[in-house]
Amino acid sequence: MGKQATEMLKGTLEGIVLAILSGRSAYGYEITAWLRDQGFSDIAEGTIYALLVRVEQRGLVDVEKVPSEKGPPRKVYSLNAQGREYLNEFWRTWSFLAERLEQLREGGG
Amino acid sequence: MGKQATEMLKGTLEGIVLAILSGRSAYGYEITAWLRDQGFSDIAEGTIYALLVRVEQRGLVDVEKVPSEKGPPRKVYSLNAQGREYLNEFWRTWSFLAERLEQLREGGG
DNA sequence: TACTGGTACATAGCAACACTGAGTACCTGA
DNA sequence: TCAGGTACTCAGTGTTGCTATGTACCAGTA
Repeated sequence: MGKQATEMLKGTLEGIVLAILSGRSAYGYEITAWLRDQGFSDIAEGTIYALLVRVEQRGLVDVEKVPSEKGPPRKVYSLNAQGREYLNEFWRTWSFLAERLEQLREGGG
Repeated sequence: MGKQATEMLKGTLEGIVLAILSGRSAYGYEITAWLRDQGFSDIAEGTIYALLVRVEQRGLVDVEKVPSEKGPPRKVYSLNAQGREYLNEFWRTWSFLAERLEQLREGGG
């Protein structure tokens, strides 16, 4: 992934994280590791933590502190009702964008 | 399109405009009008002009000033070789992102 | 004991980008 | 003369992801 990805991730990364949380609860370190596993090799740890703070402040997720066997306590996030609504809106916006881009790619402009 | 679109467009809008230019030459006002026609209702004129200045400075497009019958002269942009290369890279990054998101949407996380 | 390394989170400063809002300039038609 | 469509420009703002650094907990090992 190159420099273009950095800008393209803006706005999208938030949706990605919320989509992950829609399937199961997770904590920051876990999400970062999962993303890297999926090929998002350049995603910085700090980015995910900052993102999680933002979505928490907006009331899209619930948080629970859970002790870990291997280090400091984990902050486990789960998507709440408001977050699900926001995620639906995200998918609508994404679909719109993806459709337009697919048309552009096929039509060549 | 809501507020989420603003952030999601970052990085993507550039690819969209370059994709348009890969099919045919165009000028700013025309591109803005076309995008609005395609449903990108909130895209500000200033945004497109600023974007065009950026891609020009990076050497991705060639510019030609053409007189208009209806107003000030048009700055007609066309994609050059370097721009095509950059656009290919854009499509690769986009494909990567789109695949991951499609998986997430289906899998639910 | 001291040190390394994995786990887990936090944050200040930076760069890039889209938006807002205002402005300039050309031309036509009422 | 003035409104309105065409066409481009630019300063200032907010959001976002990245960089770099720091804190803290724990296990294994030399």
